[in-house]
Amino acid sequence: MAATVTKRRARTRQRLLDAALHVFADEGFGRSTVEQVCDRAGFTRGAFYSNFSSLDELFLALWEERSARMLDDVRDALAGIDPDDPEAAVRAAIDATPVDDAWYRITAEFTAHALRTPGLRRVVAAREEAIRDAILPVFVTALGRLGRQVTDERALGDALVAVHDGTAVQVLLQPEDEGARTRRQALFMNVLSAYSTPREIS
Amino acid sequence: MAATVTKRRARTRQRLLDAALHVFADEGFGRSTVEQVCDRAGFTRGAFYSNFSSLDELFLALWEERSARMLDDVRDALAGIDPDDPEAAVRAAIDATPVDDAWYRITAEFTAHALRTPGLRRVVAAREEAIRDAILPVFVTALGRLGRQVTDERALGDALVAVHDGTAVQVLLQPEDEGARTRRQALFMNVLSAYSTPREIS
DNA sequence: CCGGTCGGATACAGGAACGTATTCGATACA
DNA sequence: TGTATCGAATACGTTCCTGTATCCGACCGG
Repeated sequence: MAATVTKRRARTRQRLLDAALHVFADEGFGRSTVEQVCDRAGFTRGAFYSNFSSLDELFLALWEERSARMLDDVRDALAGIDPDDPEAAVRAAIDATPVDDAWYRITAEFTAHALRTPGLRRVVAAREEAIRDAILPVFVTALGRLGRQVTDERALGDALVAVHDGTAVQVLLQPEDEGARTRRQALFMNVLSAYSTPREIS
Repeated sequence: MAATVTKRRARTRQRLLDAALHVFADEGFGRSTVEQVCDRAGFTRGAFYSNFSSLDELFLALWEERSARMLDDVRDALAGIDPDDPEAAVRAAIDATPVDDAWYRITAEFTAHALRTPGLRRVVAAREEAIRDAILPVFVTALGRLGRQVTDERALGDALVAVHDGTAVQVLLQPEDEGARTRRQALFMNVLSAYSTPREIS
């Protein structure tokens, strides 16, 4: 049964990925070594090279897996939102994309890495679009329930993502300053209202 | 004359910093080595260790120097703005902080690095505040000339920085898409109007 | 119960980068 | 011009990491 064999492979592969997440977060991707990842995962380098051909490959695999999972989480969180309470819905949607320190570090480095690797740039861009498209409809319908019409969906989507990314850094840089989070919330609200208009009753 | 001696030191120090900028941009800070920097600068490792004690130290020095210079450039650009044409002033102010590929990569990595190094976190946060404080008055006065009053300056400052950072990534990720730049501009405008109100004539 | 295959462990050699201790040349000053 | 000093070059030993080639055990099908 080939599936069982694959199952074993998949498990060590997964453990390597999980270990890498922490190593990259702690040391930075650039400063991480194959050995560190293996030590943390409880494997030898032999196992590593039997699963990946290089750290770069693992890095890509890790980023794709985690960002896809995060996208799913966001989708789930958004799906569970009560659209009859639009105010709360918006608030919940904003909270759905948490500001995670370790993950931010990894994506920041990966984005930088992608910007100097043409092939990867498109991968990142595509995932960013996917996130935008997943988030957008929730806000559009929530705003709709509030009697507001989104004027330019694409623009709103980009704006939300940009605001999320930009404010995340600020929040992380000043963990003691609770005001940063508040201003973040406010900025989201302002953008939402700036990109929508009260719908005239037909 | 001690100054002459210092002058020599300063020159090689500067050449090392310049070389490091390119190496870091090309390879990423994490993947860069002392040797690469020295090769590019035309020095040996001996010269390096006579000027810096580690790559980390150079990285910090480089970032401080360049970000301070960038801050000065922004100040200069803003100083040359004609406040009698507020619309153009705002536009010019937005353009004053250019979206530079190589520099973005370096700051992204440095920020990530700073987030895992407590001492550096404050340094980055402080510089970010300085940038905010330098930019803010220009927008406030420009809005003033347009008859608008800024409601919460701190919030506006943070929002502008966040929008700048967040949209910069998008612009860099999609260099072919001219729309990204346009939406960036629009988002700035929207934020400016969201954080200010028409001033009633007293 | 037995051979075959798959996957992780082991072992090896090579190379890359580090940091230091020392040398050598150039520059400043008397 | 001679000399002291400063700064970059050289040379060294060491550590760490890489990647591959091989081995061994476990699980599979028959």
